Amino acid sequence: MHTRPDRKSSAYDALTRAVLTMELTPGTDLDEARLGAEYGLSRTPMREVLRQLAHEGYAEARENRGVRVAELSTKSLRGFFMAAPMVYAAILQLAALHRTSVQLSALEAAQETFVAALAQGNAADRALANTRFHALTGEMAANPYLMPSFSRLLIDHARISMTFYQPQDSAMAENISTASAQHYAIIAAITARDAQRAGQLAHDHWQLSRHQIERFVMPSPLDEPLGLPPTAEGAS
Amino acid sequence: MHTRPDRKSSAYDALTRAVLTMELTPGTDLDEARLGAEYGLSRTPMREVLRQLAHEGYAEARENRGVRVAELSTKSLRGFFMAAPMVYAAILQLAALHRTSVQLSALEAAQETFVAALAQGNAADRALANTRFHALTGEMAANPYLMPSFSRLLIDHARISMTFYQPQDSAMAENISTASAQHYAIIAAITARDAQRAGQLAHDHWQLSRHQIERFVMPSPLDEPLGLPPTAEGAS
DNA sequence: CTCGCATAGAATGTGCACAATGTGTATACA
DNA sequence: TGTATACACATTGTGCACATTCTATGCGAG
Repeated sequence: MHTRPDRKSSAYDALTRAVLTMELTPGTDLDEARLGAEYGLSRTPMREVLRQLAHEGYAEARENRGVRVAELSTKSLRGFFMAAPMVYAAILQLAALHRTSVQLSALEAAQETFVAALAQGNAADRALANTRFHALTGEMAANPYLMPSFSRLLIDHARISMTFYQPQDSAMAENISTASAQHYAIIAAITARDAQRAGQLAHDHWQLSRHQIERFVMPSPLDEPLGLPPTAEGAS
Repeated sequence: MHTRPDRKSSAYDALTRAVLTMELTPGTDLDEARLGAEYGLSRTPMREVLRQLAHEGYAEARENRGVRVAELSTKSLRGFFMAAPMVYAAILQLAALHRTSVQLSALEAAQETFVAALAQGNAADRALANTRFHALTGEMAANPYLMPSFSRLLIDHARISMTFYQPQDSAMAENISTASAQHYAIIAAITARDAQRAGQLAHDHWQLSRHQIERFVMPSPLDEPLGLPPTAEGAS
């Protein structure tokens, strides 16, 4: 049996990756014909991929006006902060209840990848590995009613992280190391089928991420005045 | 400006209606060519509609094997009961916070339709009107991260209701009348922007629906023995 | 100079034909 | 008689051409 190209999947993978890492910035037009040519498939299947991306929250489709990468506005950020802690806690609790040992192995492997990305990867690799880790907890939860919201949250969580975690400072490095430690704790709780602890860890993990984001959205104000040219005081 | 046919929308509406009312039973095959011919559009746009239904939870798509109406198994029921109360409460709280007066008018109109369906409609009309009422609260909540899960819950809530509410007894009539009263209370809470009360009402409304479903899943056992032919006791 | 309208270009939407895949049945063999 | 295999049919996947809709540019009127 030959490994068929499966160009649709590779197009899907490449585009989702590019969206998650903000390589494709919000609002970017996704042209059917151009992308179809790029990935070696005709407009019809390319169209289907783009529609799927739109349904899953990677992109937005407008009638007769094509598909573009989903926006990431301040308004949607507010909704994100409201929904995320609730859904994350629910998913991790269900993951602890429903996980299989096979899924557990996959989660441990994903954590290894994440740790490797922390050691030597760039921001994009870290974000992707982290997203994969949490996506696996979503699979464990195996709840088709929560999954679509969880997936959307993961998409924008990755994108928000890529936006705000770019600068490299020591506080961030420490936070990321804490996040990795929390991942191990999450694995332990899920292994023990301890739903309550998993929920608590979801809360902690979210708080860490939230504070990290808030620090970059609202940095500590500068003490020194900016080096602006002196204004003619009193004169208009 | 002429009212163009917009056959895609009408196909979408007809199919979603049929799924919600269980006119199309879970597992039914949705043939691209047949449905395309039925609604007067060719396979390509029909395909797009079916894919959309699959993404939204009305149906399930299998590679190279077409789309069929989403299953409604005991396993998925369990997930439904876990996710619904949490998401419903969240949606109604957000609806109270974010609603506009225009949306409020639409909600009141939907409740009038629901009351009318109670008075003279059949079970399908009631379920559809009820679904529309709650869908409008979802629009009010205006949270793109919770919306996809909420929509899926509404789909299967309607389908479960259609499954279990078929028999007509006085207890059910009373329950439905209570549900309608709760709708009015929900409107009042949303009007007052009282998020906490809206959350409480979501809880109550869910409990009512849950008990209604449980009563039909696990009816009170029969007191009288069945009229079976007498067995030859002692003999093999 | 601004605004409105017409027109040309580009992109999406649709229809149809062909290719690839999955399924069911009939037949041959054990 | 049971099973495996090959073939025929049905259905989905893909490519391409045409229709429709949007957008941008330029022209003319106010």
